[in-house]
Amino acid sequence: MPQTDSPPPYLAGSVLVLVGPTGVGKTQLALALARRMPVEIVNADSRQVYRYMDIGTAKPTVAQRAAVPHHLFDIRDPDRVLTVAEYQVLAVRAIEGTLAKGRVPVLTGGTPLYVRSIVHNLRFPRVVPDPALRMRLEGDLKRQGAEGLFQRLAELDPQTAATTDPHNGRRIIRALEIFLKTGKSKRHLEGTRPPVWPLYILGLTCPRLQLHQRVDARLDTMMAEGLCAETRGLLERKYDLTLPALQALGYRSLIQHLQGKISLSEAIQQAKRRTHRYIRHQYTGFRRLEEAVWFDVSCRALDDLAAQIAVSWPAGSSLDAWETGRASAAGRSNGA
RNA sequence: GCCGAGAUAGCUCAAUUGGUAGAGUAUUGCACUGAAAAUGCAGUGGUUCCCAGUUCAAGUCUGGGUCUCGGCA
Repeated sequence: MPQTDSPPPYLAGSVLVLVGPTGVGKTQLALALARRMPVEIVNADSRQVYRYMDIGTAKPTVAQRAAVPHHLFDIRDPDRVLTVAEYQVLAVRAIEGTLAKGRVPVLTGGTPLYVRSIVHNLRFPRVVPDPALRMRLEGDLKRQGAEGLFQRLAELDPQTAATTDPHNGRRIIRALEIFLKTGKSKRHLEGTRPPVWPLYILGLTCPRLQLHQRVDARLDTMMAEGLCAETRGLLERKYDLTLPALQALGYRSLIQHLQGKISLSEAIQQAKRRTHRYIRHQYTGFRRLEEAVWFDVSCRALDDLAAQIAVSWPAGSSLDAWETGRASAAGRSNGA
């Protein structure tokens, strides 16, 4: 990954996209930026969109969200699944709204696909998931295995089959779903488009071992802050345990513990391991953002980085009013 | 102290009559467009506790040593 010491020049009306693995300090940097620039934070995290999941998803606190406008946090109950395609619509709306106010949208979050839905402006096949159909195909998958389902896809939609992993049941099911609903190939219903706004993509990184230590310590803190009670609260709401929200890191392991399947220490250990795996997964996702510039947070204070970004944000943009207002305010106080 | 069991990948453990040491997990990477904190694929990693012996060939058999666990004193 290319790393730099200073951000490149900006374009007016840019969206600042802030990516990186969990626990690297994205939220912290976004808040530091908010102290220096008129930003509004747009969530790009597939779990922080759900209510009642605050501690375990490391959601910004209520106080933090009161101090800076935040979008797309707590927008769904855990049993109302948010899909990427829905997310994309909401995120575009939030970004447009922020730009219209002359403020800077900061898209920040750890879900690579959500970020890519904006950065690569993905075109999604307009086929709403059909739970009944998926359940039927799941049954077929169990009976005949991935190979059997893949065979079927290869006959119906050979073009999509050619680029689909024959072992990945979930991807095969989605491809079949699209073909069975539309009669068209998934390959032809999707694509990337240039982004709608100028983007400045900033990646935060950190040596792996150090990152692991940070997220391990963070999980211990979460436990001390009541992650177990929060998980119990979700169980008491009687949600279907297969919901994506309840598969979230930490919650998933603690649910197993609360059901008596594993010990508490096993659950914690498992949650930590899974978080490490997730970090790996996030990196492979974010490496697909070729325009990103990466900053190593172990070499550099987040606050300094925020200061540098704020100073170099473009003149001639709608930020001018804010910048000059701030300068004249400083001038007044100096003169007094 | 005596008796028994054991020591193999970072961890937990497999390995037929002696015949190129494997799996899960960890770790690293990759794929993945309406489930993405999901799903799938792959790579790295070994002085088989140590020493000696038997044998064409030892994780495996023999002897000695070290350490661990359990039982008995």
